[in-house]
Amino acid sequence: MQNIVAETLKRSQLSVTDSRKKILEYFHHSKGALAHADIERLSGEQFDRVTIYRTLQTFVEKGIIHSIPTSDNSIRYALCKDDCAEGHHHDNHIHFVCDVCGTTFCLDHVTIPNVQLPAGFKSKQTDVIVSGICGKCGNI
Amino acid sequence: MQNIVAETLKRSQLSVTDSRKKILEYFHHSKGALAHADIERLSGEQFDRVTIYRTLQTFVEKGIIHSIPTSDNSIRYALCKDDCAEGHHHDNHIHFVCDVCGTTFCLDHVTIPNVQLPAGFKSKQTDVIVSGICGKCGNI
DNA sequence: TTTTATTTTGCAACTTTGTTGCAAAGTGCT
DNA sequence: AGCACTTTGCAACAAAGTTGCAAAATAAAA
Ligand SMILES: [Mn+2]
Ligand SMILES: [Mn+2]
Ligand SMILES: [Zn+2]
Ligand SMILES: [Zn+2]
Repeated sequence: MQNIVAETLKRSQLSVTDSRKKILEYFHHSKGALAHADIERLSGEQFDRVTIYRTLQTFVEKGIIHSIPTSDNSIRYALCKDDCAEGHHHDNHIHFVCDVCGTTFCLDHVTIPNVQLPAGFKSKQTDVIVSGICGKCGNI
Repeated sequence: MQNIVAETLKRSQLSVTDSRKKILEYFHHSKGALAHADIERLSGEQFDRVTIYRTLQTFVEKGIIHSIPTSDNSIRYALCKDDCAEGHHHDNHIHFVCDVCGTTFCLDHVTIPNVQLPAGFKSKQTDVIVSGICGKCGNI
């Protein structure tokens, strides 16, 4: 795990620092997406709030994580797949937010539906956020 | 216009006040969705910031406007259709954000695609936000 | 390994955004 | 007009995010 994390950073031409390693590990260990507040909670007093902001921003720019829009106006982040690179994301998947446990999942194997836009409108990106009950919470 | 605005408020059992009338008019006059900041700008020093927050919240609760999640983490609001009521929204339409002019449109006549979720997942709501170039900005 | 150059971090100070309690003003009703 | 009730504006606060800069850490060079 230490290895894959350090290698990801190097591949993105980022210096390998404690905060970056730790924050990236949080993403690898987490089932769902993480918000700034989650990381702050997970890391305790270990890093400054500002460092977390800057690290997340850097990771997004480098194509290591992507941000997920949610209806409650709190940005969450999740790991990108390998085909994302600096300044160029290819995260063509939908997101599912569980109303019960609050987890945000990236559903990589669900194809994004093709929406029919009015004449003259050109689509560049389609974000789909489905909310409901996830697999675990439904089986309780 | 004054009439339709006042009647909407009365139908929702809201007292008709200057701020509510004015803010509701902004929505009727606007092509796209409005954020809190837009209304603050439009109204100048006319109302307190807090009043705008509370008015938007009340309008959402009463089913007069609905909120639209955006990827830049700024909530925008747009008028609901007639079938929304207190505590119960029926805004089954997709949203389009123009990358050029920034306008957020409600596309009422585009049907929401049915996404195929993994086994065990149950969908309650589907938000679709398409971004790209709108009709006007494409024809320049 | 030590030195040097570059990058990153933490701190402080600040801005922006959103919330809450409460008295004053406004609205609806008789 | 008078009264009950709701809404507004203000102030004070809390939370979220940004910026500049010196100190610390990392990477590259010697
Ligand atoms: Mn994702
Ligand atoms: Mn809409
Ligand atoms: Zn769940
Ligand atoms: Zn446009």
